[in-house]
Amino acid sequence: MAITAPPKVSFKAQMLLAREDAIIQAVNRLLADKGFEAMTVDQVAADVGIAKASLYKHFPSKEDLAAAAMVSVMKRAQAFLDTLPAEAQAIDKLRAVVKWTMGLKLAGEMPSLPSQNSSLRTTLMGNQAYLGGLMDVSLRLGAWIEMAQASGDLNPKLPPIVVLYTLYARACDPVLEFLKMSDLYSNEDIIALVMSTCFDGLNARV
Amino acid sequence: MAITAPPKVSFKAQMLLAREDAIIQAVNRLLADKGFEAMTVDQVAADVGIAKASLYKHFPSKEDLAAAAMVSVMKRAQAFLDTLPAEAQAIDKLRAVVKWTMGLKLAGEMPSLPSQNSSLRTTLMGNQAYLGGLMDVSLRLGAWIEMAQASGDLNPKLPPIVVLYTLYARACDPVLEFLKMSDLYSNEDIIALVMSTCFDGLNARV
DNA sequence: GTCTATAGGAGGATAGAC
DNA sequence: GTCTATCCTCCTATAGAC
Repeated sequence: MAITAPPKVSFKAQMLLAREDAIIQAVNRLLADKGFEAMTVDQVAADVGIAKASLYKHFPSKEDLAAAAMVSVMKRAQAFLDTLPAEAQAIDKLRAVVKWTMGLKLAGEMPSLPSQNSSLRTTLMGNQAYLGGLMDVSLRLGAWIEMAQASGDLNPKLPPIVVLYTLYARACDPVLEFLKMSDLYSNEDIIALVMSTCFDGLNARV
Repeated sequence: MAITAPPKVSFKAQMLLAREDAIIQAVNRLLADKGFEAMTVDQVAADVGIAKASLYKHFPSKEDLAAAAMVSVMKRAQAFLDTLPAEAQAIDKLRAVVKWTMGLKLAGEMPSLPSQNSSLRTTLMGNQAYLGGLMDVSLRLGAWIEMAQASGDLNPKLPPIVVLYTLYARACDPVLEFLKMSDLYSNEDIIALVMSTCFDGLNARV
């Protein structure tokens, strides 16, 4: 391909991408709402407004549907990381990411996957787009974690991997759902409370 | 029943109870290993070593099987609470409970339920034994939480319900599994690390 | 690429003999 | 109460016309 055609994106191709985007959004909603196993392909098709067989022309399996949704949120996360000012303190960037993640979950836009091994894990572990995104995000967060530890903001005794996992876990923290169900607090209150328990801990600070 | 027969427990009845206990243990293991939706009744039957139809003579549905397992762990939790010395500090009792819970999870004995609404939630919400146990545990933990806040151990600004949910959430914390999978730490190390992030938080303490 | 219709199979639950 | 054999529903995935 020494000479390539101009990158013309035909109207048809745009429609295709738009449809795939609609599919991914529907999958994302359903995954956030019911989880992978309870989500059925029929529901996805009905939600998008196309026939189930048409879905399988776009994605070869239910697992690939979910994987596409995961790639999508990973891209959103990367885009969010890009918006954070480079000159900001590492700890502030980390806090912003966690807040953003919890906001996504409270808004019903954070897909929830089975934590146990399953067919989905296999598909996900073979998805380069997902793995690449996850790796990129982890490396950037990891660097900020070490910077925040060096500057005395984060506890330097905690292995960075533990901090990273603890931050990731806020994306599927049942405390968020329970507090939301209790109807005692607004979403902002819930985020503030969980931010406090996460970063400050449960113990009193002297 | 003014005059009751002596509480003789026949041999047959003991065998029955023993079998039901074996069923519950198998369910417990499978729930901890794969979760409710991925657990199949056939696996339970195979694990116990009886026919599936026999299972349904003991428990009317898959949901009731899981509910029985939940009642069982709730009873274990109540029994553990009973072992804590009454004169101990509230904060120490809370810490002991969380450690015990995480040990159970790392040992593969903590059943994991779908966090989303499902048929299981409905069954569980109609199970008086489960609800009663949950209420009892919550009240006892709630009292300790308020005591620990009053004595300056726990952050008094956190609503007790938030503390309670945060402690409960350690029973299904994915950080435990991830750290275990990473094979970097022993179970004791993992518990110590998560205890630290839970009670001390991620921030450095001055 | 979209549809209708259906194959194929997994899994929860039950019938009926013993 | 335990078994074998079976029912029946739901769901993933595909065939084949247009």
